[in-house]
Amino acid sequence: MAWGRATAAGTLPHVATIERPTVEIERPANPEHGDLSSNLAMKLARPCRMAPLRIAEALAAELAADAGRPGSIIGAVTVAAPGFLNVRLADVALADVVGAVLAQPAVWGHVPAETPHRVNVEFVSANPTGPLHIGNARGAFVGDLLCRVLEAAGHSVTREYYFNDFGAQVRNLGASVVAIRRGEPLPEEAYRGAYVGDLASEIPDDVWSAAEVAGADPVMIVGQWASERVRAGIEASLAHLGVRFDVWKSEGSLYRDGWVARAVERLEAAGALFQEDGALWFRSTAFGDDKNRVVRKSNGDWTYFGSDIGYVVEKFSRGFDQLIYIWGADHHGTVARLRNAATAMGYDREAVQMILMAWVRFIRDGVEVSMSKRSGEFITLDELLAEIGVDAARWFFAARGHTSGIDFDIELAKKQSAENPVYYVQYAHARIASILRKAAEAGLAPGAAVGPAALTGALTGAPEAALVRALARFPEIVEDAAAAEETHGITAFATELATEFHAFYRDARVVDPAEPERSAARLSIVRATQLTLAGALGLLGISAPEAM
RNA sequence: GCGCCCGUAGCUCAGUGGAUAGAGCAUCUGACUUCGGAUCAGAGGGUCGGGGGUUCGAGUCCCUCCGGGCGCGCCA
Repeated sequence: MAWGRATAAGTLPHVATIERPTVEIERPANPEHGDLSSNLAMKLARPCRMAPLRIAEALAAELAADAGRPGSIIGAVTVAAPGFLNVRLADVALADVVGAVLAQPAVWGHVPAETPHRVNVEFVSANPTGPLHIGNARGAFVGDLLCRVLEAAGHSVTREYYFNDFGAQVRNLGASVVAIRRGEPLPEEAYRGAYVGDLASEIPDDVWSAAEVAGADPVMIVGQWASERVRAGIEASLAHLGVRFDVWKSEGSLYRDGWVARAVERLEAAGALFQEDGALWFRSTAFGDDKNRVVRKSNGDWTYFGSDIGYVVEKFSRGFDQLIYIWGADHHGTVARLRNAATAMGYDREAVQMILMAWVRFIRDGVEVSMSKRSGEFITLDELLAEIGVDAARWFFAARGHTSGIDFDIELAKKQSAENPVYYVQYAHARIASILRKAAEAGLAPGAAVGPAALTGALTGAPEAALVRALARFPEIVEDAAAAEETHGITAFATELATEFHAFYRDARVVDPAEPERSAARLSIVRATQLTLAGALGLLGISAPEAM
């Protein structure tokens, strides 16, 4: 706007549309540079053939005129070398933020999406052949955190768990359980964890008698029972983490319900399939893959890839417009083929997205802990959570990007969980709760009796302004997190806000019966801070305690 | 060999092409007898793996080399 007026007024030369840079506004790292800043003048220097500093001054003059008008959110405008345009927000704008938080706490931090999506997020998806172990932890947390952020950003999200309920692994589990039940030696490929013995002793009578009927397939019957039993255990473990799935999808159902056949039809119609050596192949190289991929083996069995393409069709048939897969780094070889198949079937390639997580190496006493279900040497997720706690574990994974490998030293994590920054944030929340209780005893309360004028007055003091400036960033933090599909921005924000609050607490007496008006204003700000902390913690699935 | 990811403070990690590269932990020095000291104030600690390039500006983009992880089955 200011740019347009400056051009119209002749202070800036006209710039051809094609040369116009996009207007970028960002939040400066250094608070002395104001609340918002723009590099527009530097971008305009070349097309305008003017020194960036002079352009910035022209734009600043126009913005300063705005600042004079009543109700303007612009407080002050300054120019800094080599041509930054810095804007400080007016107190009124900050008071509005506090008012908005207090008026509608439930929606604070929820930002409407420009185009809301129906998103399917599939994660964990460990086969139910044993309890979840700590190697599954990252996927569970990263997936759930992503879902929470997407929901806050206005999208509708379905959490989905995909599991194999037939085939070799289930037979294997069945064979292991049957062997123990019968007191026979374990087969070569058996699962050997203690849970297998537990399963053997828990087989219900009706299942066991069905398995022993002449001509029955005891391994499959017991395997399917055991697999469902294990799956239910996994569901319970995830519930302890605060992760709840909307859909549990069995791989077998994709065949029974014809989804794989439909996928093959689509690929056939697109001319993307061919026969060779008795197998059915997808021509993935036509889409840039380095080799073609088998869909159905020469022995007639479908590959995992076959299941995967059927699943894509099934998911889109439910009306999703975005599919997100949370996979381990070892799956990156399968990304291209699945996206290629989706493209070939006529879906938008960009709507099929994989998030690959780097590996977590678990270390105990300097030695990497093996994670083999076959050998039974693994640490379960339940055991880990019992040691370090859900809040600390959630924070640990939320605060890190998923692209970096992590060495997770179990002893160190136990020791450090006591120093986890999550407690710093929770402490700030609890401390505010305590202040509000004290205020209530003194007959003081936030909000109600305080008009915008009182708030504005309070904000002219430095401690209030700094705190409100900090909490006002929350919606933009959520927006950024959703766009980046990362949550460490939220942990960083929560830590900064807690720091800002502790500084405020040091400098500003909140509960002071001698000054009821100022107390009420400060209580409003403190209450808004508490709601913001609770909102940020809630986004991470972490509790916000009233007392610690 | 080819492909993807990673390399930032002693440690664990942030850092959508912008201003003096940040935070927590660890280390060191301090703090008001009033609202919770799980707090606060301050200090030390960096050739952003090396080298080129792109531009007003590079930890960020491009090339290359070094180091690490992971993949390259009609396995699951």
